[in-house]
Amino acid sequence: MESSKTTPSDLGQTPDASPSKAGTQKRISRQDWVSAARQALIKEGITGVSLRKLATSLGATTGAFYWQYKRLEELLEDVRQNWVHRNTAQITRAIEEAGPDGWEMYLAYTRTLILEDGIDARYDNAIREWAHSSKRTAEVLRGVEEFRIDQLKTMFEAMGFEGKAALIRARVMYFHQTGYYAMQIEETVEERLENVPFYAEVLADRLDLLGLKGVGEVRDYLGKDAQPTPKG
Amino acid sequence: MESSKTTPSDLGQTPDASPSKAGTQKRISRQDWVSAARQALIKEGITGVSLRKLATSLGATTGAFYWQYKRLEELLEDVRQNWVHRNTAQITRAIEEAGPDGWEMYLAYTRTLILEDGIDARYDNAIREWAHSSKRTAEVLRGVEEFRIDQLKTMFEAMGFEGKAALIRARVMYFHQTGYYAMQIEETVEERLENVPFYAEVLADRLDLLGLKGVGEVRDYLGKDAQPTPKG
DNA sequence: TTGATAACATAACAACTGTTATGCTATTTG
DNA sequence: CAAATAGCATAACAGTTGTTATGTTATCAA
Repeated sequence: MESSKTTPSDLGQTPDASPSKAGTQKRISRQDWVSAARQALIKEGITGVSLRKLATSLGATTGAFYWQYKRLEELLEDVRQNWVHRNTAQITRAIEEAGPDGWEMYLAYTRTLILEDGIDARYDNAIREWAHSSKRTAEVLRGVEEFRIDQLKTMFEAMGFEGKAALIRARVMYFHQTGYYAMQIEETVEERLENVPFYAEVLADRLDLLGLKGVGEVRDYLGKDAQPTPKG
Repeated sequence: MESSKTTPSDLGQTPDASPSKAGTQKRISRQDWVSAARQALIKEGITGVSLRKLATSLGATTGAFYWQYKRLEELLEDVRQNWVHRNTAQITRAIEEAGPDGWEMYLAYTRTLILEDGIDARYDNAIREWAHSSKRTAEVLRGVEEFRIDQLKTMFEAMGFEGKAALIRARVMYFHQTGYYAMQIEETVEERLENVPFYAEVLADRLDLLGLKGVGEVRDYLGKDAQPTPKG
């Protein structure tokens, strides 16, 4: 019976400009609500995502919300899909572009994580936390995590590890990453780069990087171009 | 100015019997509230811990609660301390009893995790989730996690790993454990035992267990007595 | 300018929350 | 047996939540 089908398909893109000649942008788009909800979710958890708080942060009221959405659940689903796109697209592309070599895939994965913020750790955490009280969120999360682990398993298989050995290493690598996020460890990029050789030894059984001296060499080894990725 | 200091010191012990000759136990103790809150926290997260729900699960009302506690926060603090005791005491004792040998400590740790439920994974998860919206819980959690990682670091140092190498392996091991919990993986004890040799290779660089054949040999290798620890 | 509609704001409803005040009842005490 | 108190239940208050109904303003076509 749902007549006007909403179109939450383009949540990753930039919003189209409003048809008006504009000036002071007063219109509140769905992307605005998604963005506000995402920030609230990351900062305070799912309990911090309330309509009045979101509305206040956008300088509006709850009435404005129900002009864009039929229910709160619709916004929450948009947030889930926004997370899926934001925290999987970039790292997936990096791995695919690395080619068939497993070690190159490992380096691309590491580079994307440390140097390019391929995964927003706080976003991941908030989703995982939310999944505890939301069946739908748990469903979406599980799908993404199975995809990620399978991705890593393929990578380790490309490095020569077979069967269960590849799966275990994929798990150790991904679970470690999850736990690292969960503990909200605050390290600088330099500190993380310093640890890269040690992780390579444990996770991939590669001793190559232990000979590197200084953060600079590690950074050069990781990035082909090694440009520090401007924020824009 | 807090006058009547509460005594949440004996949350791990069994509650003293009421002075009455008893029969149908109608009295609701603080342990009853803690137990109910713990179950609700694990099942539904912190949002599921509401006074009326807890009261209903105990066959009582909110009035009964305020006879035992002055504020809800007092109960929540009891829950936090209950978690600290329940999820650190047993595994700490196991490591200490293993003696100075690092490999023995590793085996004791693994045995306690897999065969003796030394850490309630769901409880750990719920606390970590709760920590996102509660400063006090985050404080307690951080203290326990630093203690745990330091524990593992000491273990790896006892195995011969030095400095940063020991710390990285401690992190990988603990973060993996955290991620394993966070993903709510459901494996049987047998499946987990099968994986023990592979984990030992990755985490501790020990190839000994790869030669073991069957779950039985793994179980024997882990447990000195290897009795399946009755539930009571 | 006039009218229509888009884009909100305002207010209220019902359900929930922690907390408090008060009423009831079973058990103990004198 | 009577009185006192422990151990609750009941009800209400003030605050929050998602949602809806209705009122108001801005935008734009004719």
